[in-house]
Amino acid sequence: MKDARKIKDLLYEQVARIGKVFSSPKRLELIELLCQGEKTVETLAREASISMKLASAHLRELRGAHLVETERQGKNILYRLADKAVADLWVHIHSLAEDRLIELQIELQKIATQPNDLIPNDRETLMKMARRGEVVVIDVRPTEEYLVTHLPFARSIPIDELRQRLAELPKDRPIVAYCRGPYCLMAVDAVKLLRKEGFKSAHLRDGIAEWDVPEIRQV
Amino acid sequence: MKDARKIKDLLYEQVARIGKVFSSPKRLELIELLCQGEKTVETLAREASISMKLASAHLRELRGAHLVETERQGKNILYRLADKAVADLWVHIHSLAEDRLIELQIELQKIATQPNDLIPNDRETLMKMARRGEVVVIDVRPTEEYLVTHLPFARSIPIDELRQRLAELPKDRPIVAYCRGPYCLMAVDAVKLLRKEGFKSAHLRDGIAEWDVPEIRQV
DNA sequence: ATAACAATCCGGTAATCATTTGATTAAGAA
DNA sequence: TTCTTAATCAAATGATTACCGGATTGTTAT
Repeated sequence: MKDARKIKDLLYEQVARIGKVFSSPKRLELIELLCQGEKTVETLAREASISMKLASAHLRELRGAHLVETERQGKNILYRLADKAVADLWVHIHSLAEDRLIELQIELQKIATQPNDLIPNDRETLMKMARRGEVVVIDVRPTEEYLVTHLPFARSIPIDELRQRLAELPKDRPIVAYCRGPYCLMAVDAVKLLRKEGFKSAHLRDGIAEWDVPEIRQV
Repeated sequence: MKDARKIKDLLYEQVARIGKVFSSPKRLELIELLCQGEKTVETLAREASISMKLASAHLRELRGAHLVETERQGKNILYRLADKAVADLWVHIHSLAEDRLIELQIELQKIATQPNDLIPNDRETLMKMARRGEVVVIDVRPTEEYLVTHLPFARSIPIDELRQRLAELPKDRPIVAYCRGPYCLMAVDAVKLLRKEGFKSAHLRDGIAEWDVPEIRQV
């Protein structure tokens, strides 16, 4: 049955097209950015620290695998994920990477902030505390990303504005900062700044994409 | 902050190591085989229709990403998935591929058998019927794989033995066959044979790996 | 119209990857 | 010990990929 072989090869080849998209670091970074909402090529390139040409080339790959959609808006072209399942797959892949790759665990350890005992690291009790106003949750991503979605009870204070807006925050309650996800360093920077200024603070590893994937293990 | 760039690049690079593993058709096939239980390099090579050297090279990649473990057993070396999460990721990736790639949908359509109205395609009612003996579920994979795990109420009849063992099956009730998953053609072949011999039969697209991933959509 | 800008396309280069061939290790059997 | 089998390693190949520069397309502003 040589015929069956050919069919099978074809099937696996198709799935590998999806895998290929997730095999390049830059593309992963673009996907994580797109998890925060639709963005122009220019924005994506700037935020991923690559040239627009390279961003365009990588986005072309993403579109080839039908994982993103585009829409022209005047001079710009907006890219967005074609399906929430793409964001979910990104979360599943980086979760597996974190579980299996010691090297990645070490790197993440390096950038981790000291845990704050006042702040729980499980979602449910944190949300309960946020609802009651016992902690202040701040979203330090750019405002546009906050507007797309944000955690319940979260206040938008982009990392760039944080220093000027410290007066808005209470000193008696802990400040919990979050950003795009575990590979985005904005929340870490926010916590460092806040602690230096005398606030009680900790950061949430997860971003929106991680937050609403149901079956992900909570550390 | 050039430093932050370097750290971020390192993080995404690590995750991309996992993505790379899933970017080669042959490696995907090996992963699917390993989802059925531990196997020797020889078995894997034979079942994936590749040379042992090539299989060994691909397995080396898998081990490099810490997605598989090995154990020497006499002359042979057994490979097994290092974590159930690896199987889950395989299911998530091929599910996304099936959702997004029209080409894959077309290929899968070609090999699909005619649906049988007597047999439900949602899991719950199928299991209910199997429990009550209203359908006979057969596992047509090799016996070793059946022994590792199988669906509840499933009977083991490897595809090679099916023709000789037709007498074991009832003609009055539908026979539901399943195998390794949607890219394994054994269940399809079984259904073809059974129907030609006058049985009522249909096949289950999903295998064990797909079955016990909780959040997967049922078609 | 022309200019300015966003984005893609095209061609080339260096690096990486899949695959094959031949030699090598490691364990069990004669 | 030697022979056989299972599996890996090392080196070489052809194909693919990431990334750069230069030219091109499509859109808005002047």
